[in-house]
Amino acid sequence: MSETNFIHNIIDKDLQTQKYGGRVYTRFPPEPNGYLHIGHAKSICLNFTTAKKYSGKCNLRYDDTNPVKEDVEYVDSIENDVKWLGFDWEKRLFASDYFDRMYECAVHLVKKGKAFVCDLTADEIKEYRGTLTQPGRESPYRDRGVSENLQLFEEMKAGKYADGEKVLRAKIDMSSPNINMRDPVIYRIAHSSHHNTGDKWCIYPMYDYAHPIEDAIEGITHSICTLEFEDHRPLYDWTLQELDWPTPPQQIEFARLNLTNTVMSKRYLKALVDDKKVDGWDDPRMPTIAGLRRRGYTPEAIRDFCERIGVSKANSTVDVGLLEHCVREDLKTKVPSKNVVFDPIKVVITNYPDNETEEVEVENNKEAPEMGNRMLPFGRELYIDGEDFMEIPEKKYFRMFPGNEVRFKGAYFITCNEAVRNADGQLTELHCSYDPATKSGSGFDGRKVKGTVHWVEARTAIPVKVRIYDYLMVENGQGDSELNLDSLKETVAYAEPSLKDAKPGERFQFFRHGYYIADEKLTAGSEKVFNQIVDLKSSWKK
RNA sequence: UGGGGUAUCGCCAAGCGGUAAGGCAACGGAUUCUGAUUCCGUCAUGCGGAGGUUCGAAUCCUCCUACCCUAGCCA
Repeated sequence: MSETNFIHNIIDKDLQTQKYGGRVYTRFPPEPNGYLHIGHAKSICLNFTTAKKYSGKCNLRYDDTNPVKEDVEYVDSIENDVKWLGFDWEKRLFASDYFDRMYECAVHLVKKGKAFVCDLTADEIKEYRGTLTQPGRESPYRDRGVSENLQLFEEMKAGKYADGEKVLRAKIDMSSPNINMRDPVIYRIAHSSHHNTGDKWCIYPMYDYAHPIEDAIEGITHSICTLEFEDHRPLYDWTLQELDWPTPPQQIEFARLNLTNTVMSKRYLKALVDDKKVDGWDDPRMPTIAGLRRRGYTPEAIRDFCERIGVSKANSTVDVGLLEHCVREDLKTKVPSKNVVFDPIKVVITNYPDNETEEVEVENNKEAPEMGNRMLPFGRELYIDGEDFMEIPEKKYFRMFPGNEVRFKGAYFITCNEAVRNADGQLTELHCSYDPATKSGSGFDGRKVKGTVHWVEARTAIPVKVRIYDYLMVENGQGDSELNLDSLKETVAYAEPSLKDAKPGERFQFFRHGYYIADEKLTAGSEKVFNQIVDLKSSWKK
């Protein structure tokens, strides 16, 4: 995290007062009901780096208290994603492993007269709860005796009742202005098999009741969650207090991440997957960790991003441009640059000997000289990028146009002499000439050119498939965002021969075009498919 | 309408009574065999508004306004 944030301030005070004897223990508690996304990454980074900052520990805990929504399939993906982000947990735990303990605690509350079995239906409970402005009414079952409650609760556990027939409720205050305190349900019946505990249980604890106990059992000191749980904190505290927990953990809330042009709702993301609008949870357009990974984002970039956005309690929407800045920054000195030509235009160097080629030397990464150089075949016929030629140049355009001389990266100064068209008026090729004296590396400084153009040699170039992404969500001009169904464009480009050896997952800078990664699913054998990670910033707009 | 929160540059965000950090974006200009990178420079007499306390307020007090969360047997 950035130097410091409000959570650090709280921890610093706790350290001073010896509230937890100098300990700092956090946890990342996802429910295994879906894939992790960039928003989770913020929480992951926050929890793990906070623990590290204070030489504390952080658990990865699955908050799996609702069997009907959870699946073992998600457990592995979550673990994999957290690891990939670069974090290692103190313990990998399941809230469901505490079900026995939670049950005992519930019995304890019943015995204290702080919980009761309620026979009201869900609708009735809702009706009794009151509204935001009106207090609730007490359940007619609220004053059942302890022994009756004990027996009923045990029968619930034993499977005597159907789903929804009974619940265990905390006995707090039906007139509380905080609706969460109006005798909240803490156990419900669900005859559903659980991914971890199987059919051992048919009653399951509710989040508000379970979470504080999970934290307390693990010795968590600072339970960091998102803003919407602020109203639940009194219940969190109530639970631990009634259980007489010594030095209970404290819940601290922060604002969840929102990103411009990005869908962050798990429900919406799942719909995109289910409706086949995207390839799956790891579609490179998805803001999931899996999607970002396949898209080519690095863990370093994501961690850097999470550090830069900071942590506060103010609802905010971070510009996705910052995320993009972070990958560019990370990839800048890490990946080699390659000549790849989009929308190719054939170039014939008319004064270059036919049937002859030579090798020219180019840097692998100008920002990282230690990456060395490589040789590129150069010959009479080449391809250049479609956007590197303009028959009638706009002002300030200094790439190829008739009569202009430019530098072919790593090779020679080339002058465009003629744009050749066929009978239909279609541009077929450019006739150019080169100046042998201007060879790259020769030290020639007789004159200068304003433009440098990249190219590939025609006979040795290889076709590659390139996938360029736009945002999944776009502004519709009315201040709202809507789904962008044209967010993927595929095109075939010509690449220098070395890209033949690109391995799935390998990243490159396509000269002047941005950063790309060989798709780990689509790249196989000679067929190379590249995902655009992010483009290069450019001050020149065509 | 109850309760709980939040308001500092276009977007994030420090600041915790001593006279507005930083990042992203933007805009100038220099260098450049990527119009990239790098580099220099510009970018809040102002901290949601109005009062008040103080020698001094983004920071304290009062009132007001806007927005977010909240009435699951979800988490």
